[in-house]
Amino acid sequence: MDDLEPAQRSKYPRVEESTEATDQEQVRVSENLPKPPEPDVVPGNLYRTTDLASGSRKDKCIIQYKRTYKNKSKVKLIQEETPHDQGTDNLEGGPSTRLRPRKLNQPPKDPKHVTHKVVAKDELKTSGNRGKSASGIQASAGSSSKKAEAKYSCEVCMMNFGSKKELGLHEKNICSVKGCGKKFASHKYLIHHQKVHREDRPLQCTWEGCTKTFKWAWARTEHIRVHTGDRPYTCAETGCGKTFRFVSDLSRHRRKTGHSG
Amino acid sequence: MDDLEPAQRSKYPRVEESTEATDQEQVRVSENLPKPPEPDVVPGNLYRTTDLASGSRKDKCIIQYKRTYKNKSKVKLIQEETPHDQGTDNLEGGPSTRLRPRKLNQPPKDPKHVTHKVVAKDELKTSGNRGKSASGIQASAGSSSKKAEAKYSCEVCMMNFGSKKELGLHEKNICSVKGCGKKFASHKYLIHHQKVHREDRPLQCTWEGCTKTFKWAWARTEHIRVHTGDRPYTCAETGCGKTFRFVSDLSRHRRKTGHSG
DNA sequence: CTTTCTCTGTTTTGTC
DNA sequence: GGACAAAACAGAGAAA
DNA sequence: CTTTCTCTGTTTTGTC
DNA sequence: GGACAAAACAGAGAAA
Ligand SMILES: [Zn+2]
Ligand SMILES: [Zn+2]
Ligand SMILES: [Zn+2]
Ligand SMILES: [Zn+2]
Ligand SMILES: [Zn+2]
Ligand SMILES: [Zn+2]
Ligand SMILES: [Zn+2]
Ligand SMILES: [Zn+2]
Ligand SMILES: [Zn+2]
Ligand SMILES: [Zn+2]
Ligand SMILES: [Zn+2]
Ligand SMILES: [Zn+2]
Ligand SMILES: [Zn+2]
Ligand SMILES: [Zn+2]
Ligand SMILES: [Zn+2]
Ligand SMILES: [Zn+2]
Repeated sequence: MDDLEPAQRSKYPRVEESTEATDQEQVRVSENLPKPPEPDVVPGNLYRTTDLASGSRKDKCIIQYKRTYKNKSKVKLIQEETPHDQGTDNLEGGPSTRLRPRKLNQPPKDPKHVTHKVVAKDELKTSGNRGKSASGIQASAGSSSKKAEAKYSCEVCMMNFGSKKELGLHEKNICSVKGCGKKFASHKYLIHHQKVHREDRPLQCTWEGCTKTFKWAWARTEHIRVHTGDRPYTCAETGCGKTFRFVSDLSRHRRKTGHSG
Repeated sequence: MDDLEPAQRSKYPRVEESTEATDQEQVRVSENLPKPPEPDVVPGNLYRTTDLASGSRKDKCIIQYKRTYKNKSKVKLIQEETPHDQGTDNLEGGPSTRLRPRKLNQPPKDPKHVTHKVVAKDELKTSGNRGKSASGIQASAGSSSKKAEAKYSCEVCMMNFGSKKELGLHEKNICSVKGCGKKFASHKYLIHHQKVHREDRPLQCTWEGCTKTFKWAWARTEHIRVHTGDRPYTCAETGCGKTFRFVSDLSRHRRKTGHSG
């Protein structure tokens, strides 16, 4: 009843506010946590490396190198320097037209030095991989079928899709919702299945005072029996006569006992 | 504390025991429930039917007819009689070697009469469809990969399957667990995905006194922040600086606001 | 609608 | 450039 | 392990 | 024999 209490929706109690920890300090929760691998190098330092093929050793340090990604940002640049090229700042003179890498939520850690082919600066300007596309089964972008950009349409059910890949999955009876990717035996059910991705639960329990709602008619049909106490399923095995409220429980009984199979 | 109370695990209160209802009476729960369609015929009675093609009317009644199924029981026989053939009991002289239909949990309702081709009794003896197989994507039988009947093996990951169809799905990166049927972009992840079908949760929260367990390392990583209060994600947009405890919330913030996209 | 938090398929990172 | 495993991400989505 | 109950992909049923 | 929608089934699986 104290209206000065700040809104607190968390279902967990919080640890005491640490009076010492600064923003920069990493809070280590427990010694049991798997520690991140300690980077044996930091950018700008020198490192002795071994070439895996020849076995010869070299002194090197961080230098820029290319990395290919699957996403629309095709080239990642990470600062490296050769010990004999420290005067040259490889951030200047960079290609201003290159695609930027995907925005990261956390800054990348310092990479450990490994034997790697050094990429010439002019080679960095020509970043290829423009043709690469996402490799996931489920939709990665533009999965909205109600947007104005409904460019791809299924001839069978007239559903619209934002990309050719999504329509292709749909035509193979695969749900293109991100994280779903289920394949079905019929196109009709693929449409019906979409209700699992909608939030509405249009069916209601008809029992007085019960507010339960459902997406599937059968779920409601069986739920109502918890109110009535009905046990409509009886094992047909002679001498058994066990009764069940839910069809699945009779099915399991028959499967486990071999009754009236 | 009354030890005469019977064990009651239901989470719902039961309706009062009906003193009138017999075993035969169907308990009708509510008037709002969709009533089953009233059968306008009962077996043995006469019915006036209209042939859909010719429009001519005939008096008929229930007679045996064939029905094809997808499952191992290929032919279903339902009692019908012609009005001029009532003396002949079509249960006698039936083919004793025919496959029985799948055992049903509930007796079938009386079928409504429709215009249907009458099947001769001798035709009933020759029930075909021996070659039909299950059409589902997900496993229908023998999905046990730890049984002795591990006949089909994936050459890539050495997983075993009970049927050729299951192995075929697996080789197309489709999970063959019944009700799953998900298709993935890599074979490696298909193996990793199987943990969602196992009941063990091998990862534990390391916080003193917390008993939460996890299947996925990342879920534990983010969960621990509810104890520490850590909010490691900060929007990089100039002047915004909003912080988040979970990476998904920063991602959504960037998607909705366009910040540092 | 909101915020808090979990699950999981794919992408990115670290290392060789 | 490759491979691979671990970490992180980016949604979907449940709960309040 | 058990029992209770919900969700959902496929099969069966009812009807034309 | 077909088609189609509604009902039912047969698991998986969450919860206690
Ligand atoms: Zn170096
Ligand atoms: Zn379609
Ligand atoms: Zn789906
Ligand atoms: Zn339906
Ligand atoms: Zn109810
Ligand atoms: Zn029994
Ligand atoms: Zn008839
Ligand atoms: Zn395999
Ligand atoms: Zn699966
Ligand atoms: Zn993993
Ligand atoms: Zn915890
Ligand atoms: Zn922001
Ligand atoms: Zn390389
Ligand atoms: Zn919700
Ligand atoms: Zn027919
Ligand atoms: Zn459980």
